[in-house]
Amino acid sequence: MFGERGYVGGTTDAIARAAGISQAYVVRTFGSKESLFFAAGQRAADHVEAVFREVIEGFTGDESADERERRLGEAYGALVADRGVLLTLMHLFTLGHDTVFGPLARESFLRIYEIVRDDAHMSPEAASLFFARGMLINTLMGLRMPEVESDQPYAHELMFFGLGDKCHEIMESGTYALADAEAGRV
Amino acid sequence: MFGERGYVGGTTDAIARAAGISQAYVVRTFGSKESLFFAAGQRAADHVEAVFREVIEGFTGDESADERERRLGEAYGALVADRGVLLTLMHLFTLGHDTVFGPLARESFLRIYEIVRDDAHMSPEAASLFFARGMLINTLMGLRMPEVESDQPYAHELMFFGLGDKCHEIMESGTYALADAEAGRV
DNA sequence: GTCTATAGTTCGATAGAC
DNA sequence: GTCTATCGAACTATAGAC
Repeated sequence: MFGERGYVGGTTDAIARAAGISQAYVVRTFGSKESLFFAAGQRAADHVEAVFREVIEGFTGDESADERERRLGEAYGALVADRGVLLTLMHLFTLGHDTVFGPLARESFLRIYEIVRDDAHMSPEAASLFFARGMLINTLMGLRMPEVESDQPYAHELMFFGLGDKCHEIMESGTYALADAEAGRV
Repeated sequence: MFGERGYVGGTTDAIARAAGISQAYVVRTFGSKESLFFAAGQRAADHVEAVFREVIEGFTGDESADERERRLGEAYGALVADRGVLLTLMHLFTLGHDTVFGPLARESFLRIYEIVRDDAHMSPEAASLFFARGMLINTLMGLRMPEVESDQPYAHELMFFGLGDKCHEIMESGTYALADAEAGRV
């Protein structure tokens, strides 16, 4: 829900309805909406971190730089299937001005960047380009570009260069159904 | 204000205070908050489009592909000085699910992409990479990464590869002061 | 652990004066 | 054109029952 509507727009009522519980219980369980979003942001960043660490642990040490980047990119593409993770992070990354979420947002972003730089041993050029592609993918998800892709040649082109030749497979594996079904306004 | 807080978070009251007018007058002038954000999103996209068109009109026709990309990138870097434009667009791009703002968001994004592809004659690879870098810059703005950049070597690295050797000059030319001063919560 | 009911606040929009 | 005042809806959080 936060991935779809952001922090302010993701009401505890909509979250409760999606979870099939009462609004009061959502607040009571997490203490406040702020704590809930903080936990959701942390969880999303932890998930991306874990996925990257798993890929890196699979390295033998004699992969080329291109091969390391390819494998991390493939893992990121797989994350697209769960829209919520990447879109929640994207919303967190717009909260740099916030005294509570700003520090979490910057720490989360830099923590993952450090893993790519230090553990995956990617060069500054390669790492920044890797993150740039990731942010483009996030943006295309937020735009729901995959849904209109068939009508727009350039939309397809962007998805293709973001996700490679598996873009159709990846896109069709994910869905926004939960957020759509439970939210008032589609 | 919308660039800082997004559509839902940017209240008409905060907008009114920043503009030095009454909340009722904001709503009355634009009809509704929805119309106001729609106009703000259109204006931001129009501005980016106009900046790119101006750069392209300056082409003589015998620039290299790298040179065309360099000049467009420089123009985008200059846009960073006015945080509001790029951050408002970034928030618009998270509203793909919305029946009103979703079409506007996709049209705005693709309109600018078409200009880069067709008028600036950039290849699919170069254009998608150019947009990827742009989305990374937007994200770093949203994170307010420039403000902590001096403490974090990797934050500096990201800014540098996003904006080039002019990153300090560009960053210092912009400010979030307006949104900070007028909004309740900093 | 989970609910209903509701208090208290904030927000967008309207009414009406000047 | 612009304001003050205010209404009704939506939202977070709390109280209290089971």
